[in-house]
Amino acid sequence: MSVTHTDVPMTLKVTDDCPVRDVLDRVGDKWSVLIVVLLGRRTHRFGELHRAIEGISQRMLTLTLRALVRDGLVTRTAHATVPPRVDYELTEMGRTLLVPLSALDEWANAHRDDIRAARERHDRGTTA
Amino acid sequence: MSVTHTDVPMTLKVTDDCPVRDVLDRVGDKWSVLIVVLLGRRTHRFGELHRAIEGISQRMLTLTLRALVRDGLVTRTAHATVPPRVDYELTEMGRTLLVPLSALDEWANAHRDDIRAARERHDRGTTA
DNA sequence: CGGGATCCTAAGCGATACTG
DNA sequence: CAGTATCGCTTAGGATCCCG
Repeated sequence: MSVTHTDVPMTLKVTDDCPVRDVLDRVGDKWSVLIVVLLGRRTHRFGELHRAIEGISQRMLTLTLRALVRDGLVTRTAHATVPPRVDYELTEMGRTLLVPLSALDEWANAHRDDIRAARERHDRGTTA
Repeated sequence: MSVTHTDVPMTLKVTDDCPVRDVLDRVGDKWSVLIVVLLGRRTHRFGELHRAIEGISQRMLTLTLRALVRDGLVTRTAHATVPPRVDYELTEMGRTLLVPLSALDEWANAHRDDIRAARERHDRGTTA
């Protein structure tokens, strides 16, 4: 595959208030993507996410979910049962985010080895 | 526009070593995307990037470029002239990254207002 | 069960000064 | 011009304990 300058949309703004950076500021943190992807599969309870993600602290799960809810990407539904039960679900907008994320995922899968190789090549070159 | 679960590729891995997170770890920092996009337009000298980006410190420009070079996304060409001149250019792999980044950019442009609206709605709801 | 509140550390990043 | 080196701040985020 080859990508030339003209293949790439030149609509990307950069200097002043760059939209791409906006998304990354929102979703570029350590856990948001993971949560969005999991919720893309199905609705999850708090504890389910907590167990599914492996490594996330309760605190960060709460904070990240709260931010996602705030931005309208996720809905929070608290059931007044005992013990309490809270369901998190992607909104319509949240689901549309899965599309560009998949593109990124595809790229990652395609080039993961190349990056690793480049990295090792580089590290050998500088250490030697 | 509507996105259902079945519209979205379920190939996204999550729990153990998620490729999407790899990319975001690499390019989710404050400046990488900006640099990649700028280099997507044309080769830039160090100082050109420094002026073009507005707000980046010399230190972070150096560090970010070095990381991009290490991962094989950018090439560094130092000309042995005086004063010195160093050119940075996207590699072939670096250019392919512009494609998923554009997808993300498109999404950002499409939903930027929605997010802002959701955020304000939410903030009013919690403050009130 | 689903959080909140608090404390603490490590990383990210900017500012500044110096160099080949 | 294109960096390097050092410092210091600010933030992200983990750990722990508490609570309805």
